[in-house]
Amino acid sequence: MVTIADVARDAGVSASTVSYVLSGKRSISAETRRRVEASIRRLGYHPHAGARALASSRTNVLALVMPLRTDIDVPVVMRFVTSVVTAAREHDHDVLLLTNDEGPQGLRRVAASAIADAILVMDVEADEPRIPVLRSLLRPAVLIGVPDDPEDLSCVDLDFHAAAARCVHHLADLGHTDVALVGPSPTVYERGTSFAGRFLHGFDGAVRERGLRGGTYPCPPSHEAARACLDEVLTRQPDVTGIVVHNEAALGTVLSELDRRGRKVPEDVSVVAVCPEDMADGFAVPLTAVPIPSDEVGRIAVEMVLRQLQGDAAPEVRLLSPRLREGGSTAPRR
Amino acid sequence: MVTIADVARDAGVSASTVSYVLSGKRSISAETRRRVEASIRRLGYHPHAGARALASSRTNVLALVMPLRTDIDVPVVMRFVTSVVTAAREHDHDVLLLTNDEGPQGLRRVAASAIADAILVMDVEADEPRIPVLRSLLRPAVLIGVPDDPEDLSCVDLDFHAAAARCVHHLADLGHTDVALVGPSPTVYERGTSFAGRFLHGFDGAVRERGLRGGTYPCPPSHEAARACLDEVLTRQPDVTGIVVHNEAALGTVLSELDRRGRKVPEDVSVVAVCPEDMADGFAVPLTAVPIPSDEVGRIAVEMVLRQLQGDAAPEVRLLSPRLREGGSTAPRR
DNA sequence: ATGAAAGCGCTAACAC
DNA sequence: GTGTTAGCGCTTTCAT
Repeated sequence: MVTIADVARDAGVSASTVSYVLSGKRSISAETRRRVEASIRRLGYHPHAGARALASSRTNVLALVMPLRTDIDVPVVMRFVTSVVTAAREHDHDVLLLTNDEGPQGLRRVAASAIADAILVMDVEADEPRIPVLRSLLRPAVLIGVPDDPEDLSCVDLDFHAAAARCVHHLADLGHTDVALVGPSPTVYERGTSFAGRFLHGFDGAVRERGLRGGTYPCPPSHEAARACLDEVLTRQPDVTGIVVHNEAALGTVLSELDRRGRKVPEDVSVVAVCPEDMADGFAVPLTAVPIPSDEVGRIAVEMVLRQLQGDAAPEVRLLSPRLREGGSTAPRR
Repeated sequence: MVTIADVARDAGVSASTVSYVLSGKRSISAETRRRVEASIRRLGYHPHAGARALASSRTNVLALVMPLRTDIDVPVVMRFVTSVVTAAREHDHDVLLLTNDEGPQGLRRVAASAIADAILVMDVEADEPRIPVLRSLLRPAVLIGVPDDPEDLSCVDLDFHAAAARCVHHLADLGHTDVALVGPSPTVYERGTSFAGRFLHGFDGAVRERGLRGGTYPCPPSHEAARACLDEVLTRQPDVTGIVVHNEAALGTVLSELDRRGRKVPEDVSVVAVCPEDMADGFAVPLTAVPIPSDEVGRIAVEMVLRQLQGDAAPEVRLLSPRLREGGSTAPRR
């Protein structure tokens, strides 16, 4: 293995000079820097991560806690994961992937063994049970999702409350008065998943505000369940003309089942989706949608946590404003 | 931070004794072990990962290279990822998540900086371009997928060739003579993705062997594309009575579109799915399917690579035999 | 069955 | 602008 001593010898400088060339923490003459960088390249030197972590107490690794759930939309989770990894790499950090099934002990282990500098947490609940552990860790943490009381933890997420309101207002503005929300699985609501509850409240609030008739329908993640769910919508609200689908897995089924029942979109029923933008584009008619900005959320989470590591950062709750992209799945009520 | 010296002092032994209690690399008296373990628990000691890596040149971290593709089925990728993480944790290892977009340089970086002990690679191509780098790394590597020539690298995957044959034989045994394969996206075939090609060959081979009429249809990942793809199947093979769907994203669409066109499953058309087992269960009638054993593949990949790290392991190619689970979506031809 | 001590490769004072 | 040096916390000889 190539060490910093090898590089130093090769470039005719001391090891500390090599270290400083790499870190930029003190000024180096142009000539020295050139020689050192040449040696680094020629020898194919990469600093030993463990040695660096030991000496500097910085690992340049972020831990990301991923849910193992199958009731939330897996592709959306995956987008968060990839955007976190991509953003981390852009800032010269790597990502250690943890699952939730180790429990709080896993978080303690990661923090105490100094295997990562900070922790990012997904699948946040309204009454988030991991908050006490995270606060006790003395390492920065950022939640992807917003609990009811984040205390002094930083959070970032789409403003799902506002997103729901945006969907309802769009439908109301088009003249719809009887609207439905096809939401995530009942199990997602039951465990108090933050984004689901916030969306639901936003929906109910806007429905009331605009004086609409509105129903909400949790929908388990299977084709059969989605079909049954739509049946229930049409039974309980036979005159429904606006449906908000906040459930990626159910989206395709809802649309094809509406079609099968002879309800044309958007002539008879307007549909607003809450999903990744490219998913909304995958239909014959691109859907009217509030896109979930996974890339931006992941990037911001990484940047927030790095800023905290750098020292200059107060905890903050960052709610991204929803954007409604009009597509061909909504139209004025006939 | 709690160090090994703190534990040693607390237990009244030397640091090396604590180390040996932890590693089990030499025998310790019952009494000493008890005292040391008590101190470890009481102080909440966790070995410093960097120090350990520096001293032992073992990190207990596995790197997993994940594709960023959107044309392969994301939930399936995610299942591999979670099964690798879970299996790794069961063997006291963590997982560092890499994406492909750093290229070979990323693999070199990870290996040279000793941030991980071994590398697992997903999304393998038939003519896998990363093989030379991986071989040059002097670290164990395991491919999840099987290239045409793995050289001395270990691989593990479902035997997709046999899986396709299994599907065709099942349909042929039921009397079907006109069969179709709805496969992954054209882009997946174009870049020579290993599993797609192996499945396609298996399908073609079995169709020929059984003297059937058979067509193959790559299907891009959108609802609209899936609908168009089914149209093409029914146009080119109007008498088709058996369809193999090797494309999770298209599965729901294919079934609902068949229904919409008045072709009953399984009375008019038999459908065999190749997908995670619980996905096949999510339909009104559980589908006949060859399940993709993601959990097993991930677990085996981890175990193979750990065995290589331990020293006792020859490279091996492990193809898991497909299992066909009969469900309600296939029936004898009328 | 246990201890003492020599590094592992790097960073960051401290010197000049 | 650069070199010297003292650790960082652990594992693993070598001793006993």
